[in-house]
Amino acid sequence: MGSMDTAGKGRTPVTLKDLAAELGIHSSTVSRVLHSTSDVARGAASSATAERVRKLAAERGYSPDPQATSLRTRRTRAFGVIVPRLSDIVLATMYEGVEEAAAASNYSTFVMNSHDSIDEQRRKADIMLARRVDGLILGDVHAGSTLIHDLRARHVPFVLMNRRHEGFPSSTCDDVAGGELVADHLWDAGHRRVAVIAGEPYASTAIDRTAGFSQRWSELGGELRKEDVIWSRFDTEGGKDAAEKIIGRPGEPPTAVFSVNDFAAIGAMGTFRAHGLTVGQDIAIVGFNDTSLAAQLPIPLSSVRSPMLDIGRRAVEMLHKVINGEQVDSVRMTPQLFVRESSAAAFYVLPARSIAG
Amino acid sequence: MGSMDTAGKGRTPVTLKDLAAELGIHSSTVSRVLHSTSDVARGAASSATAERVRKLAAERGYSPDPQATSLRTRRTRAFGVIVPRLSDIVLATMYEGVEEAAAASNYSTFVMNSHDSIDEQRRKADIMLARRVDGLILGDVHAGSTLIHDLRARHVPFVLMNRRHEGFPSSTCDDVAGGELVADHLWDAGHRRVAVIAGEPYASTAIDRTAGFSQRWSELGGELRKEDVIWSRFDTEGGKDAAEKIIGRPGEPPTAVFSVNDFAAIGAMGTFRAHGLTVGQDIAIVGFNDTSLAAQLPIPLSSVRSPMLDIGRRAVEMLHKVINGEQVDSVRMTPQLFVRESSAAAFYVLPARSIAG
DNA sequence: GCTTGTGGCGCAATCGTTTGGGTAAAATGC
DNA sequence: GCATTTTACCCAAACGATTGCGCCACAAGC
Repeated sequence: MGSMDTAGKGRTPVTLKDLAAELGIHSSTVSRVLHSTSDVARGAASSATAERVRKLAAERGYSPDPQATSLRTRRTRAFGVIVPRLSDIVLATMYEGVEEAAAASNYSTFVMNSHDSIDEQRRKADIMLARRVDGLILGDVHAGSTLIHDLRARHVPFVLMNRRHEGFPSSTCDDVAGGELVADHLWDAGHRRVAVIAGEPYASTAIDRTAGFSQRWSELGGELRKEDVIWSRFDTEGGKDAAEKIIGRPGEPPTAVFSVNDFAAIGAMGTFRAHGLTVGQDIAIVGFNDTSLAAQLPIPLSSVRSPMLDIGRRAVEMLHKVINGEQVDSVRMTPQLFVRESSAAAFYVLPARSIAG
Repeated sequence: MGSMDTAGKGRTPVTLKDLAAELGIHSSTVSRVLHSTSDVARGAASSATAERVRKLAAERGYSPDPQATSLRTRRTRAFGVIVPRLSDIVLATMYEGVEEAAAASNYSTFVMNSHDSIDEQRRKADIMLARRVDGLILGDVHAGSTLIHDLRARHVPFVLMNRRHEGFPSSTCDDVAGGELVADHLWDAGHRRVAVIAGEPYASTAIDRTAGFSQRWSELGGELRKEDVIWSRFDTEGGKDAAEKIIGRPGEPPTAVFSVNDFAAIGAMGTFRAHGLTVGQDIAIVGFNDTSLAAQLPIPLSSVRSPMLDIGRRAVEMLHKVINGEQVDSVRMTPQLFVRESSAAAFYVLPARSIAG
């Protein structure tokens, strides 16, 4: 906290050699004292010397030059993080978890946006590797990615976050389970005609959530045709477009819609309303991620909460292990459904169940 | 793009010395050829040699070790960026502009969240300076900040972004003008009883938007009492709480509300609706920033658009100048009001104007 | 009294670049 | 043909930290 006051007003930071000169000992001794945990420091210097060193270092506000350290040790204590876009609150939140966990272990992070473009992913990865980061966290892996195979071939330590990929360690939400939660909920509420706003087909999040929903829906006895699944972008615009398609097609409109992303859900809500449908009344809708917005919307949005901060924190933990050469398993965190006004009402009265109102 | 293929499968990157050895020349010559722009390179090597060097460097996928370079040159080609939180879409978007502009000039950026805490701001700044960044971009400066004075005393190059502070260069939206736009709009629509959800009192964005609104409102002949201005958090929760206060107090409720932040506006919309008010009908509301959500909400939200990407880009430009010792002036970018359903209707019919419907 | 240990430290190489100062040879000037 | 400049390089010293090795002094063991 107070380190700024003591860091010295001069522009040139104090070095090991400065400390050594002032103490009349060699810089290597200073290094050993400061660098090693106290048990290793034994043998390097007498406890009296060690004390003097530590005292002066604190006084002068010494902090080792990371560039010099990296040059010597070949490790930068920095991770690279690549996400589709930080303006997507989901990724931004995961990144907060990453930053927090990295900082806790004295690592720094570079983060870059790939805009979900294959070329940019590769370019940004190159930039980060040119910076000699110790490892990468990829939050934007595509289903058919070749990049991750290349990285593995080059022995670059990395883990996946947010989206998973068979054969690579990842920290994600259990998206299949999330989809299942929604299927159960909508089925129980009496819905039988549903549609899915499925997201981008190259993202495992979209694929898994949709698959979980559709599989469980079949198990429950429901029918979900190919044309009931609309692949779309993850933002409000994408949800709007998808909703237009759902409304615009021939036949009875669905009574419920599952959107694999809150923002797409919000876009869809706008469209439905524009078509005279009251969300939560004429049509139910459920989102995913339980963004802080969902509960606060004019019509509160039902949503599946994924533990975004934990996903980020866990990714860092895993990357540390990968760097240490340990075997790591992918982790899928359990989601939780929050039912709100947008899908709370029972809709479609079934003869067998005879739900009133 | 293809650099990854050529970067060599080996784990140890190729160095200047490697190239020099293979070419039978000295590494300093290689450095000069590769490092200097072609005009400076003249004098360092014959054009034939230069050609051979460049060709081999490309073949071997040489990329200079940034740590070694930094150690020698004392510059890291990295900026530190501190924001309240990246999960705030406004700051995340500005950061996208920062990253883009920094990358264009071959700089990298570290970004950290301060959660708008004074202690964390200082701590994060310390971490970044320990990393020896070439400069800082602060997106979270508080009105009475002492940190920025300390930084200046230490001759740390930095600029402000998003929020401004007298006496320091900043890249912001012209928030005063933004507030004025809203005042004009609401006055013209016939509103006379209004309230402001003002945001955090330590943020210049909040202060300026509120001041611009309130000043113009007086000029127009309106009355805005102290209790009509509710200071609050910038998120949906904050907007919700503020709206509760507005509704809950004695006397006639306002017919229009200006929220200095879209998310707070969304929270307020929820509250109003919960109290049986139809936004856009019974009560008008205008937000700020024109987040991508605003236009897509079930009831599209009027909002003042601020050029967030440009603010970020410009901050980088300014920081470059500061580092070069040039004099830089603060820049305030012009905002633009987008009127949508949430405030489109004329409300309060004035005798003098006789607005119908 | 001699070896053997060991605590406490110094020496110097090293990481990969950059850069001021050389120095031969070639080119130019007159 | 000789002095001078230019070309095209090389040398070596940094930058700041880490780390294997070595050395000296003192203590302990026998």
